[in-house]
Amino acid sequence: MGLEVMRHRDLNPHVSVDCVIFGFDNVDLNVLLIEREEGYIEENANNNAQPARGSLALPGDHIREDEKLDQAAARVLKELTNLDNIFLEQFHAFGHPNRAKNEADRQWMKSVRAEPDARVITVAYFSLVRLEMYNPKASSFAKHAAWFPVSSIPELAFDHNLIVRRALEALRNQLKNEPVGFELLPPKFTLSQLRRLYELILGTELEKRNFRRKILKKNFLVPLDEKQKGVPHRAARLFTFDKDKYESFKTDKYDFSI
Amino acid sequence: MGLEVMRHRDLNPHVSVDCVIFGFDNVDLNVLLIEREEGYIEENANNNAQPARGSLALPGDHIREDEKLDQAAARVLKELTNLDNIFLEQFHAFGHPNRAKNEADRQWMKSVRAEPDARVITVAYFSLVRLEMYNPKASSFAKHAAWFPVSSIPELAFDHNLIVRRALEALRNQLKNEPVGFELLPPKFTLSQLRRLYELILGTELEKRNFRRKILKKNFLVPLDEKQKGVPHRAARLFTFDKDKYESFKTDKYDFSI
DNA sequence: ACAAAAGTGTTTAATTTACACCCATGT
DNA sequence: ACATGGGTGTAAATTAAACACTTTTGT
Repeated sequence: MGLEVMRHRDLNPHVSVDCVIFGFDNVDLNVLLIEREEGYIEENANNNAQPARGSLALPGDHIREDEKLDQAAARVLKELTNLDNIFLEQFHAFGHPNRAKNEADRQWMKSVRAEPDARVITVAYFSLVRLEMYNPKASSFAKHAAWFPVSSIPELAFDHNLIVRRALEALRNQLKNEPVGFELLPPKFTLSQLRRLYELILGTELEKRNFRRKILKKNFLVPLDEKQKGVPHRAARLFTFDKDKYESFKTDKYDFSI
Repeated sequence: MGLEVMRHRDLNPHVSVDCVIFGFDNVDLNVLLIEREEGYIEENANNNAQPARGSLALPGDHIREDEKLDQAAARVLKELTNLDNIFLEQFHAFGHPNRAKNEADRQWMKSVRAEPDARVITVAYFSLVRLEMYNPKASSFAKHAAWFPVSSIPELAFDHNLIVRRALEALRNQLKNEPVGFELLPPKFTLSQLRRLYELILGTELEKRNFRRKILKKNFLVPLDEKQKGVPHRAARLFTFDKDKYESFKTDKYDFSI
């Protein structure tokens, strides 16, 4: 029994999970994409290795026959980033009969799937990670992964461009209802970093003073006696996120506004 | 080729859709449940025929190989209620490996499924209908369907009790973000009916005057020169819902609150 | 007449918005 | 010295919350 077959043995060929993993680098909101196995590497003008166009996809895989959907997503996330999941939310199932639309997709499925012609429904999750904690170039797993700014995502396999768009909408929706996204920031962060992140996710500008007042009133950010270092301007105070206070904030606030 | 086989021919045995159909009768929020095929009818103390305990389930079925998930849900809704879908929203996929947990579930699957042992992932939708428009007793299709108040749902097949709970949460969430649920009311309705509906979905009481002011300010309810009739108290003015104004309200309000 | 829900305004508190200048730091 | 982002307060407008009595209708 070859490796391929072993790999397939307990996978359900009809259902997969895909993860839209967001990362924040203080400038852009990024999505983690992987290069499909038979893909090749092109070098661009800056001499950075870049996965070739069309061979990029979201990290995802078929579920195992004996695992729950959430477990499958967590497993994939772990396999691809080696991080335990910080935040992982199912947001939509995608099942267009022709998700594997083009020849490249079908070829790829033939090479790696037990039942390449099976229709696949995928259950999509999004996840937030600290970009600094997952450097694809340095990591031994997933050498063929890279961060891409959400504002310039290349053409992806299957319906993954759609999935990314919907993930962003889901994240935005989440943020409209409850403050979220601390998983995207380092343990100690400035309010400007947080504000920039919010602006990116929401796609709007937020007024500095009002943002500060409103977010601090919620009482789950604790100011540290510590400041930024090495910045060419007045150093900002660092804050940290108090998960317990956050939870009690969330249960308090309900808040069924009509 | 027998009927059974024909029925199964183009169904995907691995993926189903389930619909949580909410209906409002001015008193309770109800869910439409169907009796599974081999089920029997018990008469209760009031002499009303009631589907027998344990044989009840959400309306749902496997998807066809050539249809999208949303189409499948719409088709099932149409097949079971004969109504074109008024509002239909995917809210979650359920895929616990042991969804068909007990003997009754497995027996039933053996009797009606092409691959009774296949693991099934179900994609759940919720839908709002006017209860008055769908009287299961009078209808020729789905004779074995009945409305059950969400506050007293009996034990259902598979994980359908869980699915109903999650559907209610999804509906509640939706209502927190945007006024919704007009599909549950008759074309002409009073503000008290609307308020009662909101209270049911949200699980809170809403103050009469404030509710009225707030909902009317949104400008998508139009007052009619018409009143209730035959009520043993002052007749309430009837309102109707203006879909166009509602849409412009929705696009206006964005409203990315931090 | 009475029971039952409809309808109506005001006051107070809380929240939101808009807005401009000085401060600390690295180069 | 200068460029850069950090940090701060207030006034005005809007929105939310609490609250009680009169009206209409059927019985």
